[in-house]
Amino acid sequence: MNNTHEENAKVFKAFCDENRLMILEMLQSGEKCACKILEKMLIAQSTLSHHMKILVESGIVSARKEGKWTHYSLSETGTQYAKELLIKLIAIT
Amino acid sequence: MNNTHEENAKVFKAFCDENRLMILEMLQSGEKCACKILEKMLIAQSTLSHHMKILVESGIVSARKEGKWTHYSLSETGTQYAKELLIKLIAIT
DNA sequence: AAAACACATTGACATTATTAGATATGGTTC
DNA sequence: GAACCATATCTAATAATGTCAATGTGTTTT
Repeated sequence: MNNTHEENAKVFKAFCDENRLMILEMLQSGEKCACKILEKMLIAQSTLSHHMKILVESGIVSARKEGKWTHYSLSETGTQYAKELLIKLIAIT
Repeated sequence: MNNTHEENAKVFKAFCDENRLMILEMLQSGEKCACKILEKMLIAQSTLSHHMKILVESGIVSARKEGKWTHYSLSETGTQYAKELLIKLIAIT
């Protein structure tokens, strides 16, 4: 839990884009495949793929491949990590 | 608490930069004036001013002017807002 | 009131991020 | 195996952000 500010900033970058926030909201109701997410957004498929990569690499979202589909879901450990990181950063000592 | 994704993304942008994370950490131990913060960072004065503006506009930090000094501190309401926003975004429904 | 100080703003530039079209990959269906 | 489907990657354009030097503004000091 004691990483560099650069690494920590990366975690929050997952939350820095409005499209990614929309994606996160969709995932709150459970695992979704990329095509389902894409349906509800006004972005190109390649753009979605880019955002999913950022979300997965930040640890907030996890991906599960099944045949030709990729299913995405909120990562319990990733989201808790982000939450604790934020709480730590704003705690008054 | 129900704003647009664009506005919400703006809140998290406060946490997206490593220099801003350093500044937030410094403010955890209490109010600091800009000159004190600048002392401990390897950035130009104008760059600090830029980051402080982003932090204040995001609501996370509040500014208090006193003579020629500006004192910055973590905003209780702003930080709690960010925390609740993040918790809301990762809650599984 | 002149000089010094603390901070903000402006303008320019470099870096990074977002975006989409085109193409690649790997799985499925016929 | 040919055609199709879902997704990823590559490339290139555009937009956004971070940075600093120079300058502006308001305050304090001398």
